[in-house]
Amino acid sequence: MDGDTSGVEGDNWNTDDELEIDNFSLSSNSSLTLPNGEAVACSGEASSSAGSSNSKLIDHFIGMGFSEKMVAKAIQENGKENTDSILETLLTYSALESSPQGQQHIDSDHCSLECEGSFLDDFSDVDSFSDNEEITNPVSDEDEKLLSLVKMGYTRDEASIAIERCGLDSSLVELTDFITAAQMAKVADVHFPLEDKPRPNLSYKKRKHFDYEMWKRKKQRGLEKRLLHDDDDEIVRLPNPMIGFGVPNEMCQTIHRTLPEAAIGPPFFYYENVALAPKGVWTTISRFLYDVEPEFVDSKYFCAAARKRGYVHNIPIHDRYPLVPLPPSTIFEAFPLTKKWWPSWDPRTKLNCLQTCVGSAKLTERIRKAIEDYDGEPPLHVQKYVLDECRKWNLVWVGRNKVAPLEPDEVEKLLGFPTNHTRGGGISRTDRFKSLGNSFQVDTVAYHLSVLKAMFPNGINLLSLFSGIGGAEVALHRLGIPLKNVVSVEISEVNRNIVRSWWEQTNQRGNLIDLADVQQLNGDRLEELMGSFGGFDLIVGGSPCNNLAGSNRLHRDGLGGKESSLFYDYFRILDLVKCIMNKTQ
DNA sequence: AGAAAGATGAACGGTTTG
DNA sequence: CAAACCGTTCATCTTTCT
Repeated sequence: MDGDTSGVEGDNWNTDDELEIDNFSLSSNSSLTLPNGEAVACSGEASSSAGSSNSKLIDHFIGMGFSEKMVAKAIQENGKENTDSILETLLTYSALESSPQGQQHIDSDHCSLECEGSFLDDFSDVDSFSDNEEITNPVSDEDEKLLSLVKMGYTRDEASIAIERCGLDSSLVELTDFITAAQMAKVADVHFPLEDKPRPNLSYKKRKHFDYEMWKRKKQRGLEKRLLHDDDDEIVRLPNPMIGFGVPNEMCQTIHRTLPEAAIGPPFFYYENVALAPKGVWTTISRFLYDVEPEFVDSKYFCAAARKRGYVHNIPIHDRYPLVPLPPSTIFEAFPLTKKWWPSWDPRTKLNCLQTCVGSAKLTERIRKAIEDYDGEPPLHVQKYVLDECRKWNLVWVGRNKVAPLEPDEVEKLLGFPTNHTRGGGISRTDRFKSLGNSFQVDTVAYHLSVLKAMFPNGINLLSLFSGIGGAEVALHRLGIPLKNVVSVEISEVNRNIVRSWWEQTNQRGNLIDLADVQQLNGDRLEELMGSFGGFDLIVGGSPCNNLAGSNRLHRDGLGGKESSLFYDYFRILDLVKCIMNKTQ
């Protein structure tokens, strides 16, 4: 993993690499220009030409390193709404452009030909774009190199590590070589961390690596699977019933699965997000996470509330066992007092997904008014109104004609947390609902993690990203798996306090390190942390679902969304840890 | 008292799936 | 067609600070 470029991928990589490095060094004194000749200084603010509501979108993709013309074409073909398919289209364009033989392949086996030929004539400006790409205003020698690398799309961390390792007087070619080698040599199937939109500097060159990889996979999959017909590539299908590889007391269990080579640990990883994400999201997530097939599970098979989630992990799936005591499995078991008031025409036995907001008092009052005139048996249209509202807001019956939202401690119970886990410490009721609504269902996660107990009798070192209120930590603790060193990264101070408080109250023997921002967690810091206790055994994370969740009416923007794009940081960090751990072995 | 910060409530569709 | 969905934003009320 030193300066050697010999990639495991074979000729394509070498050729591509050299080509790019050559391009770069040749062009390293010009300035970055767009096809229209406009010079671009640093980040994001490219192209102000479009002027419409599209311009922000266009800027977004230009910031990712695509040419303006390509972006315009992709938007035209996909419509400006579907950013995911725009991205896919752009990736396809770039993949085609990056490999000479790509065109033929796509021609021969790509099913959707509607755009073929319409974009092949765009490559000239792509070339001019990438050829002219460069850096302006270097400062000191080290800064200059750092800046150059960052502009090429590498992270600051990657850049500084490379400078540190190769020495200050190494050439840019050597430095890029080092970084690419570090990332490629390890596993054939690993592609570059795609920094996505929060970092608008991702260069076209670097993107080409990534795209080519993406295209290759796509092609492979396409050959295997789809002889059917249509457009969208392998869309991940949700299982029905949603029991993943198996849940307790259910007949059909998957006994065995074969993980892709690149996915096999160490470390173990466990990623979570909402199952009902926009189309294509889980395909992307799975592709990034080493092509591991997601496990979709509804927590209604574990507790009295639904929670449809997808989990991508490389943890063995045999010999799982549930947490004891088993949580109540119906509303009546969970809240016996409701039985007395539950009308016969409300057929619910399970609650719907526990979300971040709860029904208001005014709503429960409207419902009371709507049914109090009828003696226990309202007309059907009133029943429907009440039931719809009850299902939407997860209301339960707490008195005659009286419904109410759950209390925070009741939500804690349903989700498998200790009572009052989120209470106190200056945390408001609203914030409790919010934190709980964003959390894991502990019994579900614990079931998946249970097989680790036998494998780590002395405990584990855990990296917990987007920890929230510590669902993973609580699950492991309840499984009786000792927590040796826990690095917990969570942006919300309130949540960090909750985890810290839980940590102290449960008399943990281990060491809890909490950090605020995943984006600040770089290679240096990771090496430092891992060096002190010898690497992580497990990396857990449920990245923000804000832009994926169905309840979001305003910004359901997919994985490219403001918060949900932090998924790429999960991948980045996971990949870094894998890299570091392979290196030190 | 008045400003500032915090908490609460209500209105706000659309995508995806069976 | 029904049913479900780890949500956002703004107005208003409440509490705290000066």
